[in-house]
Amino acid sequence: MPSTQIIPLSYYQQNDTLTLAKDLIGRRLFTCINGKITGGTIVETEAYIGPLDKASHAIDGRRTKRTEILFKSGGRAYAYLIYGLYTLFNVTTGKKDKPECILIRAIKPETGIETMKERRFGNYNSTKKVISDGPGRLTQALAIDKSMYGLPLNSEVLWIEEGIDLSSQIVATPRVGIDYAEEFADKKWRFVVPVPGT
DNA sequence: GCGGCGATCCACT
DNA sequence: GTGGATCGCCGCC
Repeated sequence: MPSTQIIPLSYYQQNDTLTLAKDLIGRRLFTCINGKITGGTIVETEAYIGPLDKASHAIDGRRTKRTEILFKSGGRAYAYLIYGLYTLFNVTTGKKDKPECILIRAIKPETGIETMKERRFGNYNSTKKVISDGPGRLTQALAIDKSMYGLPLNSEVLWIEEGIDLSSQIVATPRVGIDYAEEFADKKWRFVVPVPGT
């Protein structure tokens, strides 16, 4: 359905990843699975800047089957399983051989809300719970899983549109769940817009 | 309201 | 064999 609003892959390959992590706030992420379009506005991101970043899977240039996609040019999906339960969704960034990416941690649900509720809670009674606030919840709501590993972000099933400017509301904080990353645990590489109802 | 913990997979040591 | 870029539930304050 998309059209001119889709962000071209070249966008992800320029600038630096910290700038892009902030710039992605306010843009709109969509999936189309089995004919059902779901999506919303990105309100929380985190930057992972390998090989220096001790929180990155590509620390020290670590290159494995899992991280391989990070070494290609930016604009693709890096989806992987964590804790044996949840899929986390990242956008790869930068040029070839620059293993950088941005974790998408939350969206404000806007399109296909009923479908997202079904995926998260089943067919009943879900009024109190958040839909896509948190990286594991987000992938469940949008039905993103490891099969999307490597998909370009302008594809028929997964894409990002231009969205709106929320830059004045962005707060920078330390990233979540990476206490082990020593000096990198304190870097304010998480960007979030405080919004209710995600 | 908040802290602790179990669930459950797989890439990497 | 280990431990994680998490979540939701349960128990207690």
